[in-house]
Amino acid sequence: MSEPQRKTTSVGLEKKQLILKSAENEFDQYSYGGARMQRIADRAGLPKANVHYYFRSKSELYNAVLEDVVGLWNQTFKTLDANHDPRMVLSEFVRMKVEFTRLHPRATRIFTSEMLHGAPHLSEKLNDQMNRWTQNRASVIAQWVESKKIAPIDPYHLIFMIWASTQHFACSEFQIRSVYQKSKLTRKDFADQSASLTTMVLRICGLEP
Amino acid sequence: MSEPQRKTTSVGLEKKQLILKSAENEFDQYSYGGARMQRIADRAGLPKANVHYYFRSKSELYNAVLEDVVGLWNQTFKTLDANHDPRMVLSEFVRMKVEFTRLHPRATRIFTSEMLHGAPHLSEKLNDQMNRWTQNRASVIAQWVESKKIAPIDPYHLIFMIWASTQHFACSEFQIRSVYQKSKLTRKDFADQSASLTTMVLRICGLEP
DNA sequence: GTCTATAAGACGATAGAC
DNA sequence: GTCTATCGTCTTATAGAC
Repeated sequence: MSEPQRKTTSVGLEKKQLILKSAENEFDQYSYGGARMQRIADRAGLPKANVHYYFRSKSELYNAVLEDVVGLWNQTFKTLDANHDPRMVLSEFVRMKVEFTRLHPRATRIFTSEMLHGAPHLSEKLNDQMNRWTQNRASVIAQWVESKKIAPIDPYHLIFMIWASTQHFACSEFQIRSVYQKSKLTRKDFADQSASLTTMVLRICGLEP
Repeated sequence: MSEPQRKTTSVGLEKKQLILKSAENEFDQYSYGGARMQRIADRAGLPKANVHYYFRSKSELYNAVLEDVVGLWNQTFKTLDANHDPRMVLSEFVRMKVEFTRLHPRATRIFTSEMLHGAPHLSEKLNDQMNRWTQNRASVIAQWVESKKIAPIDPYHLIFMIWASTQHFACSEFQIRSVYQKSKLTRKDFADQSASLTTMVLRICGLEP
């Protein structure tokens, strides 16, 4: 908290995190091209030059935000490797993905926005990470289909369906709030979606009683 | 083709359409904030001042593009009002929605981008149109559930699932191409998705043999 | 490390000749 | 209707005092 020797570094890191958080909000609201360094500085309560001290350019700052986003995803989903019961693995995946979207709507939207525009800033490393994850999950599902543990279904389309449906609650939050005539999505709204989506996935896989 | 009297108007309309098409590509690639009037002019092969002659401001041009997008949606889906067999209506809706995404990926992405950023440019009129459509479809599905024509499921979550899954093929096209290791999604990729998604929806509704 | 002041250029929009 | 030249402003980034 107050070690004179490391104070500089520690405060620097805190300030860097503050800027990253402000940038996340700005990029979420305006996309890369519409984001303004001045507004990011204002959100953080800092002079603009201070932002440029920690991040040389807008591009470098955006890349840092994007790495955080993908890092958050990896941190949450790396452990989901079970060769357990399909019913349990699928239910748990849906539950975690909905929860991730609820807790990190901005990260979810920034990643989608990056895809939407053709991923012009996504590094090959991050892209490969995401691809390997998808391919590994798809091969697990394919094995379940082959061994008749679940009903026949295209593994990629099943993954895309779960992915897209959960992202939707963050990416089209405005539309959903508008249809529901609510000013804010509640914890219950997400719990309901989690339950519905689990039911849908289990029925698709022929795993419902 | 060459009637002196109407040539002016006709050419004006054609040029307006050309600018709208160029703007659609620009807004798709860069979002509103990142789009540049100069690039839109370049895409159309016109001087920038000529673009400003037909559309007073960037905002006015974007609104025109957005109206085209929603208009295209209304034009495609207004006829889907059948009180016919659930299996047929649901299959046909999935088929049409996938086809819409395949034929209009840019319109699909621009609409999603508008939602993503909280719909700051969407008029109340267009928003109401979309909401009414969703609510009407949901009430039809709710009636099918009540009369036990389909298995019990939350109508809104089912609609969101279909909507999100189909949008995904345009909005995350980069990610999907990357996973499939393809440089372009083919007609067959969309046909496969259409078949898979139809199967999924019918299983969810308990309508598969 | 922090912050004011400003450079250098890009941007949306328009005036005005044709 | 078209297009060149340009205005005023906004934007990223940095120089340089503290």
